[in-house]
Order: sequence, then C-alpha cells, then structure tokens
Amino acid sequence: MKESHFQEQSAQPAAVRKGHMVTIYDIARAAGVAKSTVANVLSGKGKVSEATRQRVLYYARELGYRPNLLARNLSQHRTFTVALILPTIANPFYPEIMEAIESILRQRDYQTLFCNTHGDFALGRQQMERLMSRWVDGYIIMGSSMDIADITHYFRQGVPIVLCDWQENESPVGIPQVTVDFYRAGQLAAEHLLALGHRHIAVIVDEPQQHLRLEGFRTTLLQAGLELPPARIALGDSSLESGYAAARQLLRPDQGLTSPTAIFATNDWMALGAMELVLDQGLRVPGDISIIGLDDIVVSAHLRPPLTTIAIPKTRLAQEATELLMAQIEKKIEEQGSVLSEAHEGTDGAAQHEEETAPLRLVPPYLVVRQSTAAPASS
Amino acid sequence: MKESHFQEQSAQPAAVRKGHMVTIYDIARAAGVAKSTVANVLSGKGKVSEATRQRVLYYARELGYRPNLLARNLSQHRTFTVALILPTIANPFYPEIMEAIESILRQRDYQTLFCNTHGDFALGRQQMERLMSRWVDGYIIMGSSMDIADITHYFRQGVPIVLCDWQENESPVGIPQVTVDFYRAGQLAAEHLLALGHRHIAVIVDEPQQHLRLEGFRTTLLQAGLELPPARIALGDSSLESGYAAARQLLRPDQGLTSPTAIFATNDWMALGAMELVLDQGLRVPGDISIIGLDDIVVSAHLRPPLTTIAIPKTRLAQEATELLMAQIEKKIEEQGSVLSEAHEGTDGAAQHEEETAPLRLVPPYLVVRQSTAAPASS
DNA sequence: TTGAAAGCGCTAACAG
DNA sequence: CTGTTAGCGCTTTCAA
Repeated sequence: MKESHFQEQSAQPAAVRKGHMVTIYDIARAAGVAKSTVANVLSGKGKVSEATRQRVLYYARELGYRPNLLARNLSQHRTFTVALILPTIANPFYPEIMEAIESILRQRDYQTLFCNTHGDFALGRQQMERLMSRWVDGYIIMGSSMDIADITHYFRQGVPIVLCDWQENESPVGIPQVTVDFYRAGQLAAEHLLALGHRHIAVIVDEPQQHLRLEGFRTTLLQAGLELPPARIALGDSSLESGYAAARQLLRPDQGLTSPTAIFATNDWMALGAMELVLDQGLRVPGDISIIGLDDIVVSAHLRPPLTTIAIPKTRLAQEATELLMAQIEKKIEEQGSVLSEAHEGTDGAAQHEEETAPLRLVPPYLVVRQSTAAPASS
Repeated sequence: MKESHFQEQSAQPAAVRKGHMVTIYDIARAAGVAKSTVANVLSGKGKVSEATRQRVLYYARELGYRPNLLARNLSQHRTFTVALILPTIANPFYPEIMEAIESILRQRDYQTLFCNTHGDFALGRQQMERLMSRWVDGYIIMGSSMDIADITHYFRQGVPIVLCDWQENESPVGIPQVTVDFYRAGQLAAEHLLALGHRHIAVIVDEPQQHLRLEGFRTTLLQAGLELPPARIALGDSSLESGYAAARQLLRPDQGLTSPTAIFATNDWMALGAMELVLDQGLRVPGDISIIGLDDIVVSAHLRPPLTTIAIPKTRLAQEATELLMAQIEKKIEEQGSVLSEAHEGTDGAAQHEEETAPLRLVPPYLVVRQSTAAPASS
C-alpha cells in the first residue's frame, strides 16, 4: 500500500529537491522499494529481480543520484585513497614521480592525495595526523619528507606504508620499501668519469641523505687508485641553488688542489646549479669541466649542454611502490574481517608484520650519456 | 553510579582495544560522561566545567584518540578540502602554481586535492564526478584542464568553482575567475622586441587557447607598422617538444620570407623548446635570434642563456583564486543553513549566483629581461 | 527476493 | 553544565 503512495509522489519531490543531494533513500521511495534493495542494486551484490533492478536504476538516473563517498567510506572503513608524501615539489624529480604514481593508482581506482612537507618534519607529522584522521588507506612516503621515527610509529600501528626512493642513510626498520640501487648509481657515475680519463674529480652531495651514492662513487674511485679528499666534496641540500653554491666552493682554488676536471652531483637539480656556476665562471662544459648528475629529470635533456646523468626508472619505481602498498592494504582489509569474530588481544594486529622481513625492491639505475661529459683537456 | 563503574574499567579496555580506533564514545565511557560532552570539549563549543574538561582531555590523550574526519565531514556536509584541477604537471608552471595554492590553502586549514586531467576532457569529467561525491568543498580549475561546458554545468548546480589562469578564448559564463591580463602580456612581449629594434618577428602559440596573448602581441606590432603573416605564426600545444617543432618550422625558409630575428613563445616551456632548436641549428641566442617566453618558470632563469620572459605573478594568482573560492564556500554554507528552515522551491539555490556578474580578477604580468633577447644583428 | 534495523563516528539541537 | 536523541548516507546482517 505504501508503495503506491510513494510511487505517485515520486516525480514531484525529485524535481523539487533538485540541487540538493539525492540519497538512496530518495530512490527507494521513488521506486517503492527499501533502502537496502537500492543499495543491493547499486553495489551489484545481493540478489534482486531484474524488474526492480531496472526500476531502481531508472530512478537513480532520473533523480541524478550520486553516491556519497563519505558515507560509504565511513561505513566501510575504507577510502580508496592513497597519500603520496614528498619533501618538495620544487625539484622536478618529484612532479615526475607524482605523475607516474598518480596514473598507476588511478588505474586501480584509487585517488591520490599529494602532500608536500617542504622537508619539514613537524609539518610532515602534522599532515600525517590529518591524513590518518581521514582514513587514507595507505601511504607512499618519499625521499626525506618525514621523520623515520614517526613513520615507524605509524607503521607499528598497522598503517600500510611504503617508503619510496628512500634516502639511503637511515635504515628503516622493517618497513616495505622500494628504492634505487644508489650505491650502484654512484659506481656508474664514477666508472663513466674514469673511463673518460678524469683524475681530478669532485662531488656535490646532500649528506647524509645521499650517503650511498657517495660511497658507491668513492669506492669506485678508490679502486682506480683515486682518493676523494674532503676538499673535493661539497655539500648541498638537493636544491639547484645549493648546487650552484657547492660548485663555486669546489672551484675555489683552496688548499692548493688543482681544479677538478669533473663534477658528480648526486642529483640533477644540483647538477643544473653546478653547471650554471661553471658557465658563469666563463668555463666550458664539458670542455673545461665535465658534469654528471643523477635522476634524469626531463629538463636535463634539454639543457645546453644536455646533461649526462644516471637515470632513475621512475615508472618502475612507481609500479613497485604501488604494488607493495596494495599488498599491505589488501592484507589489512582481510585481517579486519577476521578481527570481528576472533578476539585476538595482547598483540597488535600489526606486530606480526614486523617479524617478517619487510620486502625491499631495488631498482637498477642506468647511465645516460649526453654532452655534459667528455674526456678532460690534456693538461 | 554508572560513572564509577565505568571509571574502574576505563584503563583496561583502553589498552586492550589499542590498535583499533578510539571514538569519542570510548572517551565518554572512560571519563564517565556523555558522548556529547566529549564532543563539546573537543570542539570547544558548548560550556563544560573545567573539571570534566580536563578529565575528558586526559582520557582523550590517554587513549590516543584521533577524530574521524569521515564521520565529522559526513555530518557537517563539509570536508575542508579543495580540489585543484590542472591539465598537466609536465609543464613546470603547474607544479609551481600548485605549490603556491597548496600553501595558501593550508594556512586556511584546507587540504588540497590535486587532479591532473592530462588535458583529457573525458578524464576531467570522470575525475570531477568522483570529487563531486562529497569529497570537496570547492574547485580551482586551471588552464584548459576541463570542458567549460562541464564546468558550467556543475557551477549551475551551485558547486563553488573558480577558474584560475583560464585560457582566454572561451568566455566562461558567470563563473568567478582570476587570470592574467594576457592581452597585456602579449603587448609587453611585443614592446620589448620592438624596443630592441626587431622587425622580423615570429610567434609560437597554442591556439586557440592562447589567443589573447597573440592578439595583444599582434596588435602592438601592427601599431608599429608590422604585419604578422601566417608564415610567422607556428602552432604549439604548450609542450616543450611542440616548441621545438614550431621553431623548426619558423626557421625553415619557406615562402621567401627572411628568417625571423626574434621569436615570442606564448609560454616558457615552448620557449625552451624553441631555444633548443635554435641552438641545435647552430644559431645563437640572442646573437642570431632573440627568444622571449611567458610564465617565468623557475628553470627559465637557469638556462643558457637565461630566458627573457613575461612573468606571471603566481602567488598573487593563487591568493586571489583562494579568496574567490572561499567566498563562495562560505556563502554556500550560510545558504545551506537557511534552506533547512525556509523551503525555497523552484529556483535552484545557485540560480541567484548566475544573475550577479561573476567576479573577475585580472592580475598584471610584467617583463623580466634576461639574456635571451638583444638587438638584432645589423643586417 | 525484499525489507527492517542496527551500526560507522561525529554533530547538533533540545531537554534536564 | 550535562545528557538524550536524532540524524548524516551508506553498508550489512538477519528476518520475513
């Protein structure tokens, strides 16, 4: 009896309420069925007769129904959202990786929420807290955007987290991670310069974050019988400006060292800065000084001269990171299911994770030779 | 009586449930008060005695309470999230503006949700649909990331939207907008080149999106008695690569025109491409050809030669856009309040907006002279 | 196959 | 000042 009543009214109220949200309840009323039936139709879950199914679908379209994700997420404890936390966006490397991760995530029907911590740990924690409150399903944390202590804290609580392109000095305890074989990257850079015949080599590095790159580089030089004296190491903070400043320092004829004939900057952004300084000094690249970077950001290929660099396969990085994260999210969802029935207490659900050795995927870097490196001028 | 009962238990259950979410109800139980009292304390709204206040706060901290924004948002119809929709992230201009907008929004306690449509209108609509599902309070839509028809559709429904740096050809109907005075930008570029003495000028433009820039440029040349023949206009799609290709086309000695001595690219990214081509051809910048861009992206200043360009005040753009959006959001919130009591039907709540002339903020561009432009070689 | 009802966690009147 | 009572819109048993 009620059905007919509502049926009659259906067309009217719909039009009137236009502009405000249409809920499944509205559809239910219009179609003369129960809320849950509508839900079933919409989710394709429970069994519904084709007739009512069509009717519900009809009214849904008719009324301009749009599901309310907040409500859905609230009741499902799941948001299909992943946060990507990065230290900065000023270094083009990050936008590039953002793009890669975002599109992969989108294919999996996940929203990506970008967070820029500006390298500020306090801000990072603050943002993280906020995200936690929003029930983001998982986190991909990059570079040195957050304090590893904070990250570990969250991970211990069972929050799905993947470290991506993590800086090599801090050893994350049991947190899944995908990163580049930075030691190898350092080796590649050194090998390239050595092969060209360079003997006076300097490096610009963001210590201690990029220690491995430096070590790979230094070790390779050593094996070739070359020391890397402190005066040949300049510190940067990964920014272009710092690369510029560091290069100036390297070229200042201090402590009687001959000027270097080649510079390895541990990221392209600093390499650009270094190159700028060298050119500003009236020197030529690679004529007087060779420069090699690391990252292979897009602009590097379009500079004058185009930058030789150790490339990081960004898409690969993005894929692996997503995979690792998805695995954790799925696992957590499952566990939640069982927690409802069995009442495990004492051990946090996450504790078991920690025991297992966390997956670590190492992506191999590779050399891209362009025109910023060449054999040193015969002195 | 109940109070004491719960008080006793409080410590235990808290510990046991650790790892799972703590709700205000848990706090209420622990502190022996009602849910709403806890809510009052936490929100600082209603009056609560200092004693209970402290007690509640104590247990909140003790239990590791973290508010559930999903729940809060659901009941408040508000997410404190703004979506920033942009066409691409490959052109560094966008990351730069992202950064600006994100930090302004953060100061206002809003989260920014970035959406990259990759210049694909279908994808744009799809993403928008998803966001509309009650994710965000408002939208800042950039460049030509979406179909203006779609945008208008949403705006008519009362969705707070601001167009930012909108491409000048399409005239948005009554949608608040903040953009750059692109016509003026074109003028500035032309004036600069004319002042340097150039007479053979070409332009690379992303038509029809950047028509105003072209018009400002063309008009100024005309006033100086210079035509801009079709052969001197090359089309690009705003990408660096297209700038490269367009420049090649301009330099090809077609239809008997002398080679241009200056090129205006309507954005820096294309200008970089153009510069690359020119250099690749063995020509010199600005020796043989001057190049001027538009945007003033960060890298432009670090190129060889550094790029002369018409700068867009990005922070200003970001501020104005945010302001305009906030105004709409606030207004909408108010309206929602009143809609509850008075039952306006017939007119959509948004209809009234449309009648008013939509605010339009025009930000002035300015010339930044660097080394990619100079007087033409005397021929 | 369909419907009723109980949440999800928080907010917001409105009573005591 | 504090507690009760309804929601927000959707999901999910569990009956009918």
